[in-house]
Amino acid sequence: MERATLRDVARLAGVSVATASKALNGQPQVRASTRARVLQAASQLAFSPNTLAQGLVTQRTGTVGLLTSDLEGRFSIPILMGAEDAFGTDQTSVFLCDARGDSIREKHHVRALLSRRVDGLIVVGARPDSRPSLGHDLPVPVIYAYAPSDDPRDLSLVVDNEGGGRLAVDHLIRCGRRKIAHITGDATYGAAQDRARGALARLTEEGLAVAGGEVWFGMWSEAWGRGATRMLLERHPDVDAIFAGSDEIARGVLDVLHEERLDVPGRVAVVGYDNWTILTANARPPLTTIDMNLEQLGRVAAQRLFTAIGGTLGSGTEKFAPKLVTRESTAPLR
Amino acid sequence: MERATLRDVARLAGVSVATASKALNGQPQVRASTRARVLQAASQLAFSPNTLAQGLVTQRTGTVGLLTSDLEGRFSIPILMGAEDAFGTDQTSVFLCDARGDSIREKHHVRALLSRRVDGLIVVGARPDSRPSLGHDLPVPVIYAYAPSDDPRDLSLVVDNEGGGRLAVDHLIRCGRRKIAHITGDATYGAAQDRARGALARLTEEGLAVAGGEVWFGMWSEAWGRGATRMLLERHPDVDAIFAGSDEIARGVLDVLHEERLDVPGRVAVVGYDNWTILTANARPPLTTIDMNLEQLGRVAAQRLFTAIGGTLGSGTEKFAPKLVTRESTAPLR
DNA sequence: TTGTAGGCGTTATCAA
DNA sequence: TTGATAACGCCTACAA
Repeated sequence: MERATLRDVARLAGVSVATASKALNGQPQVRASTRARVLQAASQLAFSPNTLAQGLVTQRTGTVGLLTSDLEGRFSIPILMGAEDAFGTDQTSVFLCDARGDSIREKHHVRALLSRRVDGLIVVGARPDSRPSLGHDLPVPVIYAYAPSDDPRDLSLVVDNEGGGRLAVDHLIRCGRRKIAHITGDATYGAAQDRARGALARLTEEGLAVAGGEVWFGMWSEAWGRGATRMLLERHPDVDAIFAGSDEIARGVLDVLHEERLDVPGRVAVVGYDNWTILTANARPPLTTIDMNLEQLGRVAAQRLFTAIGGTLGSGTEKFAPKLVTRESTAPLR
Repeated sequence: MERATLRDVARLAGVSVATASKALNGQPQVRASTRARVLQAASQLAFSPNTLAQGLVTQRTGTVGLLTSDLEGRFSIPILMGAEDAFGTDQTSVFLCDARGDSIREKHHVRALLSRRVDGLIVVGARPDSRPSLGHDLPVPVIYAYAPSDDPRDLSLVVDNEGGGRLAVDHLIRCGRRKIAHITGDATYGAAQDRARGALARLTEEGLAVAGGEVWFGMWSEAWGRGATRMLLERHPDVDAIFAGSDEIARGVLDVLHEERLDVPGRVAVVGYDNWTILTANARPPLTTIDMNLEQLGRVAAQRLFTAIGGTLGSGTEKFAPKLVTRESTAPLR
């Protein structure tokens, strides 16, 4: 199928390309009847403007690059979705690139994206710790999401992990729990530390100490969740709530509680983290968890980028509040 | 940062834009020393060609649209990754669009993509049953991946589900199992039917009937895996292998076998489907499963598209073989 | 081996 | 209210 150009439309409508252009772009200085003729011609020819040509002259492409390192992971996708619907489907298209943790590949992608004249860049890190900045000599605004840039002059949007930890514990306290343990992942993750800090802070406010004597750091796996829970129950059989640092860990926790015939939530309440549906919805019982609200992150990133494309971007790190999603693994103590 | 154009490079190198263009594009009719000067100038100015302008004149953008309906799902991502690395990072960029199962939104995205003059389209369906064709009046080649088009004139690349069912059962037979049951998902899914057909065919070849008397269709959930397994064990306690229609179902199966203290794989072997790492790697024991090889699908889709962009695409449906990934949930019977 | 000039499909600035 | 016309940045005959 040959594509119609504006010239074809103009010719068919019996006007000049200039007029055709104005008519199609809703410019006011066009007689209504002329506009109608042009629109009619355009639809008859199934005209679809060549955005390359538009971009060439307007210096705006209406495209954005999304650079991720975690495509198979669960974090990029919600951010991508949020960004996608903030941009609006016929406004902006998203180039998706996965650097797969390789900085060479990342450089390549950045080059390619700039070469395609994207209007802006969203960089999604693989883990919620800071990552290298792309630098400041780029001709387009850049926003870092999930993982902040290590350069404070950049604008980064991140999840408030401390707030998440606090939120989880707060919910357990409201459920009347007093012996709350925290089993979480790799201690080298800033996110693990932050969540733990938030959890402990909320406990302290309540005059409580963490059950189990300390935060149990380990790995982001079900196996660690199981192992830690067994040890915990052995030493502190009276624990009445467990806050897990991830949904995977929480699944391990639930497994052991189930094996030990400890009723959830009657005897022990459990809260996870991430709201990864495949894990939370299938859990026994379905898992209360912290949702990082990543779609929101993506939406805001898109908005910021959009408003920044003309002018300039802010800088610093903005934190966004996660939210609690309650399911059946928590309930008030009777 | 202002961007350098070819004109700037030419001026700095003391040549005309034509010569600069030839030098940068590796055309032979350029003196080596001139080329060197141009390259030097280009790198000094951090010149990066404007692909919009290139596309305008060459009628090739080096971009491809990936239209999915299943972004949060697990199937688009591997296909996307496969496509991405088949294209090569500096050759082609991918526009990602999620129609979210809405055909209106899909139309919008197609329009937008065509307007951006993508060189081709890959359409990834949400479930492995046939989906509506985008039609034949599109100016670029279209390939359907995972879910075939309902129009046989289109080219579709799909997974051989019957082969997958056969593969799973074959593996169990090789492990010496004779009482093999099949618990699977929603019977309205073609994929469920196909996998079951393959499984039954292989059993029949071996002179075996399916354990449990029939294929147990139900839902794609852990809960169904658990429920079905309980019923199965009640009626047929001597089953020595279970082929689950998905990894989620398999997780449910494993849970019940664990509760019943039936050793896996000593007493009962279990095979899943999908190779969804978060589920298989964390399973007790880690789950043998069928991997649909979706990256391959994506790679091939990309290659076909690439070769088709000049000429024409084939048609019909090509099936691709899944592969068995063995972990600890299966082993030869002692 | 290098340069001149036309054109890719739009938008935008002036005149008419 | 409409229409020439000059960009936008690049490629590619064709001419020198």
